[in-house]
Amino acid sequence: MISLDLLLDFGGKIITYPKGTQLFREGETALNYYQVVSGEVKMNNYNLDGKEFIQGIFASSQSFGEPPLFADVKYPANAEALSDSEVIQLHKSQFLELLASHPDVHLKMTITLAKRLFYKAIMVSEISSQEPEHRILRILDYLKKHVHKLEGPFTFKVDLTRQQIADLTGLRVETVIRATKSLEKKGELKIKSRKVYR
Amino acid sequence: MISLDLLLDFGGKIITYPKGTQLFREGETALNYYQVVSGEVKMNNYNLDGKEFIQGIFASSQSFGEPPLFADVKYPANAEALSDSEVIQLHKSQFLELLASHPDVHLKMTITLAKRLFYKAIMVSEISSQEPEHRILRILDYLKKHVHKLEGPFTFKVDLTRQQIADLTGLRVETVIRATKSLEKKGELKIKSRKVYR
DNA sequence: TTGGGTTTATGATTCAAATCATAAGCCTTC
DNA sequence: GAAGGCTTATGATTTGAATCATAAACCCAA
Repeated sequence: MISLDLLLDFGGKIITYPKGTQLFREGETALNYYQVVSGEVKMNNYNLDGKEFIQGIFASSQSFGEPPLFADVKYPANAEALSDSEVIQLHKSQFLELLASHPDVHLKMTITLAKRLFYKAIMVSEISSQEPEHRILRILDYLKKHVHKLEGPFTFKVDLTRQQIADLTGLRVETVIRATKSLEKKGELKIKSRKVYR
Repeated sequence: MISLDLLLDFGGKIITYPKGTQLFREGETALNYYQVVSGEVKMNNYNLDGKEFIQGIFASSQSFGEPPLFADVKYPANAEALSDSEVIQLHKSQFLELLASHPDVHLKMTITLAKRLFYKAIMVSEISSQEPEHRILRILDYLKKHVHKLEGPFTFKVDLTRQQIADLTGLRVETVIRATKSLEKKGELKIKSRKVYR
């Protein structure tokens, strides 16, 4: 997260994207740094048979899609506004200038990437493990601890549909529904008026 | 990759690890920057039923295990020497000093993390896709293009056992054996004296 | 060169998640 | 407030990778 003032100083523009708009697509060249001002943006892939995989969901003050700015690769996924969203975007060249002239911001950026890598490392090993209930608990625990910074049992109200949980874990809706019920029975999570608490 | 001279200047030490040695374990606090001088190191997880998942394999001049140095989290995986290996390691504090005083090195580091993130994003979506043959092709293509920088059909001799491919993709050996044979039949890869070429 | 360990190979069987089908609850919005 | 679209729910069936079993090929090391 980079301060809005600084981004505006370097030529950042705030743009509004209605719900459902695509900000960029898998395979495109990265031209901008993006940071959410309001609303929510998801990054996702669709595989051959149309099944969605959600790489991440980004809310206020979070940045996304930076790796290709550094790594000289194409976008590995699409970005789409989950709700009407304001996003500040800054041209790659100006973004790199900003980092060069503000080492502290650069370090913060590196930390952000490192955290994301940590999350992906967990997810990739967990998803490979094949156990639906584990996959679900892991992602919920990650969101609870690292995104929402919550402690204590059932303090985290999961604001995701079963379908979104499925797309984050690579499972199917029905499997998520059955697994969450089973997990509730085991006391691992609570379900109150259809919402999952962890 | 940071130059050896620079690492030594900042107090880096070259340490030899015999094949099979663990450099660090999942859950431990990160204390050092690591870079392979010679040999090979893998990072891996073992899940509950003992199945291995290989996060990555790092060879000469590649660094590994940096994210926790930045992100203030525990290691998400173990590191183990695949062959007798020399590794240069540098204390976290000195590593951070090095980056602070050498912005170009810091940028290179950021690029490394960004590339790894790109790889993980591909793998996590691909692994979630469930199709063994796709998983295998994707990881081979990644290794071919981004690690070994090779072009043209069947120029990449895969120096991995079927078991290692299985551990990288989250599949089982038998499945990898059957899938590679099927892929050979389809002309997607070649098998010469048990070695896979892509 | 022999013997033990790893790697590749292949068939038979099991099993759990995907798929298919159907429906009820709920939540916009027109 | 009715209609239609999401979301959750649940049962029946299919399917393909995991598992189990066994063996051949290869590779070292003693």
